Amino acid sequence: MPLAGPLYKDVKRQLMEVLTRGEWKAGEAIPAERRLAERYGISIGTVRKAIDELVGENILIRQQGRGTYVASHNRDRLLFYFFHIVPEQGPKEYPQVRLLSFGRAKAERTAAERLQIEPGDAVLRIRNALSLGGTPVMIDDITLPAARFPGLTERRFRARPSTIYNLYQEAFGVSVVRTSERLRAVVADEEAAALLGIAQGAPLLQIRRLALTYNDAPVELRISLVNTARYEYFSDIGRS
Amino acid sequence: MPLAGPLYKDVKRQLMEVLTRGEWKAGEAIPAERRLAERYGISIGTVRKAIDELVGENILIRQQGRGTYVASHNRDRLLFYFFHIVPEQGPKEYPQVRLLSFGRAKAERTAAERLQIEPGDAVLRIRNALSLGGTPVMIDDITLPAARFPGLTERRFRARPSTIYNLYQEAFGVSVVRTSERLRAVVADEEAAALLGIAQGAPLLQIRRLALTYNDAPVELRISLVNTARYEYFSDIGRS
DNA sequence: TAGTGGTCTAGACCACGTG
DNA sequence: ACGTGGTCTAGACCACTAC
Repeated sequence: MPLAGPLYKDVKRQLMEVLTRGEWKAGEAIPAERRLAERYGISIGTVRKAIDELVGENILIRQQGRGTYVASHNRDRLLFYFFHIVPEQGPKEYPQVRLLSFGRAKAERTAAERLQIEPGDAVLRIRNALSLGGTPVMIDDITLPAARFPGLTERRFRARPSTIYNLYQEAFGVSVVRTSERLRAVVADEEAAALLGIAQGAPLLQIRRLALTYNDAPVELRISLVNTARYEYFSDIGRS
Repeated sequence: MPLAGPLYKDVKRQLMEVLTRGEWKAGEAIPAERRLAERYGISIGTVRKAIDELVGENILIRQQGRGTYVASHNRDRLLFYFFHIVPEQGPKEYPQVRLLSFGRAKAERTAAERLQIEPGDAVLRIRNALSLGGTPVMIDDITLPAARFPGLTERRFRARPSTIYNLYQEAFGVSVVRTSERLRAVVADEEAAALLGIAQGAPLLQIRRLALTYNDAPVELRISLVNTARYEYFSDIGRS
């Protein structure tokens, strides 16, 4: 088979394949660069270039002297990469999650489109209230394609030992790699106002997040409502 | 002088210095990699690694077969990197800017802190209304440290041939490299409501943006109010 | 001490854009 | 044809981690 593009892109693709197959699990080290170079019969610099890109995409993590590891979802990573709500002043806080409801439903047209499934396909709907500094600040409405999360039950969701994304990864092999978010200002309806302890009609920040795994495949749709009276959404583009 | 870290970091620093001095101007090509390697008496791979980082920070732009160029601000770059308001559906649009007011003032305490100047230092205050698809969608309140923009007048601001950031770069050598933004939901006051043609008390998206140049030095503070009825803020983190 | 990733070299050749 | 950035090699040595 002829090689289309650069060699290192091909190596990257092969590494991704092994990762997708789950052969190297989250948190584990992948083989040393020298070993990979031998295995593929190429120069170490080419292996490094392939790994460089995967590191840049937060799929692998290099640690000098130790090895290269498959990125795993823990609290720190959540806070750093995926949780964008910060106090007006002071350090970031980790949110406390309280489950409000858990159920099954059929996908609406727009949700199906975003998740790249068919309208009417089974989805899981999860609703959480997130608290920061002890007070509820945010309501999350999660929609999951049921096919990707077989056997996910309310009990299992409740019993997760760490973050939600960690559950996806550990229990279903679904690694969220990046997200894309759309924001707008809305007014609180009766339900949201009650849950957040604010007046009906108060302004709320609505976040529509699509979470993606390898190859930009969508795996979760999440609509959040945030009370930005004391917290804000922080976006740092092109950080070095 | 002893070399502290890696050689390529030092090369990067030297390249940044030349850029900061304005020796290589925006839009121009920098010397070829082979020439730089000769000049510094190092290997070409090391030069490439230094340039790699500057490219990753959107300071330089590589073009195979042509050369490596100093990133310059034009409409396309604005739209792609710095303008995050998109239609609910359909392609991104370029905003039409209308100047509402232009004046001088003394820096407030919080603004001074963010801009890393002293309270009371001279600042320029510029207010614009931005339209998308023919209707006003956004109000921008810009605060500039006057010291960085000597001789910027209302006429000069009005006469700019391209984007605002292009003006900063071409006329004052201030290259905005990245921004950091904080968002919240607020309600429209009387003035904003009138300018945006909406009801007083309607929800608006407030964006507090700090624009940074080389070495993360702040150069502009901008507070925007966005009517997100038909448009949204789009944030794509960690795109490859 | 052994093994890992990080840096650096000196070159060859390829792909692309321009004249 | 020439000059540019892009890829790839084969190796040396350094910096760090773990034992």
